[in-house]
Amino acid sequence: MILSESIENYLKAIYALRREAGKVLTTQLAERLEVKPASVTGMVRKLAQMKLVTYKPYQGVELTRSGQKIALEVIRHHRLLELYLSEVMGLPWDKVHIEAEKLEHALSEELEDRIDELLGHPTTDPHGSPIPSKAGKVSSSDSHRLSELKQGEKAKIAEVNDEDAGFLRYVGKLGLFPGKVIEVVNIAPYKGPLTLKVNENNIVIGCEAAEQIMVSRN
Amino acid sequence: MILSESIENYLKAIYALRREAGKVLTTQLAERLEVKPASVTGMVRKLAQMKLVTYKPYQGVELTRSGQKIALEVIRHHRLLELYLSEVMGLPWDKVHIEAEKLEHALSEELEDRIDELLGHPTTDPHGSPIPSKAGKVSSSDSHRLSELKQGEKAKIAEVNDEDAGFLRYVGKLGLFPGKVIEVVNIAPYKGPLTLKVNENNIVIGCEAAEQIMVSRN
DNA sequence: GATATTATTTAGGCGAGACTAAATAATTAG
DNA sequence: CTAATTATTTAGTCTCGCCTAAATAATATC
Repeated sequence: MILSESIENYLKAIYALRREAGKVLTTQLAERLEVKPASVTGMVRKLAQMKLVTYKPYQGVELTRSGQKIALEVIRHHRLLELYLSEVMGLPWDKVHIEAEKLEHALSEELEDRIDELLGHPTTDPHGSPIPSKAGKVSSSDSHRLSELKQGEKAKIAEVNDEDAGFLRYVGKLGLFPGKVIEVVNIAPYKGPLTLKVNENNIVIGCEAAEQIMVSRN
Repeated sequence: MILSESIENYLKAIYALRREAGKVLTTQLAERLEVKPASVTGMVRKLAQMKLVTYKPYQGVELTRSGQKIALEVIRHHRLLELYLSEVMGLPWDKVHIEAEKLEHALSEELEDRIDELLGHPTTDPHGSPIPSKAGKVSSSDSHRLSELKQGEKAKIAEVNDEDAGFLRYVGKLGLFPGKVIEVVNIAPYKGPLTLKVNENNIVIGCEAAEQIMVSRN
């Protein structure tokens, strides 16, 4: 299974888009990978030939079983690294994503196992995303967007979008880490900001930000 | 300073060959990089154009000041990683080289600094090779090959060639780690094996192996 | 239902970094 | 000193993964 970094990134992106948007279309994939759509067409045809995806022109891409397996392996690498960098090496949580993005492709199976062991076989990364098991199982929690909660509801922060370091610094400053329990004190109308109680303090957060935070209603 | 992995490897190899052989010739470089000589010619011309090496056809390659600076940065990455993998992550010393070889190119400055700090600003890697300072200084010890010692001499193991994992397992099993003090009990004639006293035990080691081990006479 | 817009694919190219085969330069042997 | 050998370079290709420009398919608008 000697796959290029580029291929690994395509598979990872396809997996993520599938979860986020249901369908995986050329243009979205191109945008996420910061590549032109024409390039995506080419690569996707190649992946299809390698039996890693199924692909019908104009219809979208879908991972095959083996494609998904590889995607999950890469994601496992990524999230284990994130957690290791954060927990063991003390990197701030807004920086681990970008570091892991580079290291994940260079991580051997052996080192992966060692990290897993040193961390005590963890199940979520520092942003609350589940770490796929070695066998490719992903624990799915039934979480919702924070923006969907109603006034007065309490919930636990489950997961924070980790792709924007600035956003992570922001929500970190507000104390909104995975595991924290929050209460919706107020929701301003017309897609207005939410007032939340966290750590006995009230904080205000825009609804766009609230869409990037997943919570579970316990 | 956005250099390809390939370029970093060329610079590292040129640096190493320069130390080992004095001159850096196309064919040797090709052999070390596991590439054909014709490919080396092409890349070396490119490096010369980038002012990272000076290059006169048929004469050999030499690192410029900036080329050497980069080579030392890569080597610093490599050796810090080796030590980290060995000391902190508990990887056996015959495996750290190959892991570091992949990770070194993906290591950020920030993570490099963190590793350096966590290790307490170390000066040598697990095989005894000096770790270049951030500024590009390499501490050079006046060490000799173990094979050059005379009967009865005592010396301290300074450095062991780390490129062959099997060799490392072998000398590790014999207890010949950097820092260990040894005494030459006997040298068999005609390039015969050496008998050494290590840890109060006598061991026997071939002269080829003894050439791969550097010692300092205290 | 025709047209404008948007999404996708095709065609042709480019730079990196390798390769092979052939040419040339340097070195060694007779 | 000349011939044979070895080292190096040149010339031309290849694959990978991207690009642009143009063509085509799908979708939305009137």
